[in-house]
Amino acid sequence: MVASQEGVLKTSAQQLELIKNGVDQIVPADEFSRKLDRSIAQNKPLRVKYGIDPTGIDVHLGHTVPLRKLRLFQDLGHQAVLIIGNYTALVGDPSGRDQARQRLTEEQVAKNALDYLVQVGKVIDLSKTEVRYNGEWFSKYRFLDVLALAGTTTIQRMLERDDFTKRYKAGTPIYLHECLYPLMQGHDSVEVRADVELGGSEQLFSLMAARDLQKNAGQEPQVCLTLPILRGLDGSKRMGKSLGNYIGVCEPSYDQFAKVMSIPDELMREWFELLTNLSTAEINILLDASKTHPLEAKKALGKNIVGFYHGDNLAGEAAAEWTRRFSQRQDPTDIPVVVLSNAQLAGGCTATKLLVFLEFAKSNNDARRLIQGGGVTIGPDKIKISDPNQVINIEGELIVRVGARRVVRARSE
RNA sequence: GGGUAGAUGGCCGAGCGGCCAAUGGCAACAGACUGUAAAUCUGUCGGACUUUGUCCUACGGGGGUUCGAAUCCCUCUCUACCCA
Repeated sequence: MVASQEGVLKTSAQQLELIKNGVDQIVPADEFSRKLDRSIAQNKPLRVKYGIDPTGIDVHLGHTVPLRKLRLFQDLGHQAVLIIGNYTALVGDPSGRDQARQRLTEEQVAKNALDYLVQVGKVIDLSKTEVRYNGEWFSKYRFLDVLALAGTTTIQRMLERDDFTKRYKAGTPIYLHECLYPLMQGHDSVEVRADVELGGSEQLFSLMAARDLQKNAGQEPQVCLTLPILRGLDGSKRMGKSLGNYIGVCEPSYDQFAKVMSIPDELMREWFELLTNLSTAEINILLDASKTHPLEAKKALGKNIVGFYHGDNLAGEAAAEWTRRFSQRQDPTDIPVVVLSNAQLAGGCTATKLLVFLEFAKSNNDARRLIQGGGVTIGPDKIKISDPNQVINIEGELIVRVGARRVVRARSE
């Protein structure tokens, strides 16, 4: 992404145009326009809040959808406020869940928070970001404060939300502390005097909860801006760590590129819209099969995404490497080396054992299946191994391949 | 507190005394095709070995009945639903 230094000079209408791109909802929309107008007229940046709970350590492209929007606000001259929910993480966000989230310990949360910042910094400009931990205020809370916070809403209000309704009907537990979650998140907005809060579309309820709390505190309520949930590599479920269908922002360029290339074609438009800065017109050309071959479109998508995290040079290299490997079916330039001990090679190493030693197979049976399935080749000439008991001679070094993506150089000790 | 139904391989879900390492679906892996996409087709999908076979470990935990149990009995743990 190219940082736009002249951002503050843009008119309100221009800013709105850019901000609206790819968002799910802006609630209430007219309030947002007014806030934006006033911000520009008075040259007073909007305070744009985005909160994350440090519950895991992998920031992936799904998280970057709101983060990129936050970055846009920064580029337009607004003030980003990043809330690290080190206290809310202790509660667990019930949003979009049909089960209670497991709670974390304070130590885990503290460690995760630092990991998060490193990763988040790949998308937003941390030097211009106000980073706040909500433990800053919640750790000082007394029980009476908690009661006051809890007293701002009702069970009926809580049950309005879809996820709780579902759980209520299904008889799965809804814990009281989960009901406090949206209130805590809302109170964060009071503490930082947020003008706008960003979140995923399933967050709308929690984002809206802040408005009442802000009004109670005599503040102007924030505007809630939600963003679509990004679907993962499988093209159906939301991108998430537990589903293993994600691309991490810290992953190596080649891995990121290869993963992008593996997504279903139908997912391309969504990813272009949510993960790149290309205009709708540009995207339409790329996705029109009569103008652009889908493979090329996907490569463009991959280069754009990888380029954002690793720079255009590395993105180009990743693309070239991918083409070499998969279109031209050549071995990768960097083949990992696995050194086999003399003990492992003693008395002649069968093909089966070799695959197990190289961790290509988890058991001898597994290795035999791979060989019998015809997926194992060795050496520069890609000789197919068909006999599981064949003794493989490793003189110095031998390239061993399983399937299209696993390659290793086996080396003797 | 009372009642009922359940707990099977990564997941879902059959089996209800021997022919069960356990039907089927999903996922996964390998092969063909190809744009490493999708779709389709084929094969594999607990472990070990001297592999058209033999042995071991598995159907929530423990115990029992039986020549023989995932299947029957007892018990423990857990889950769901219903009544109070």
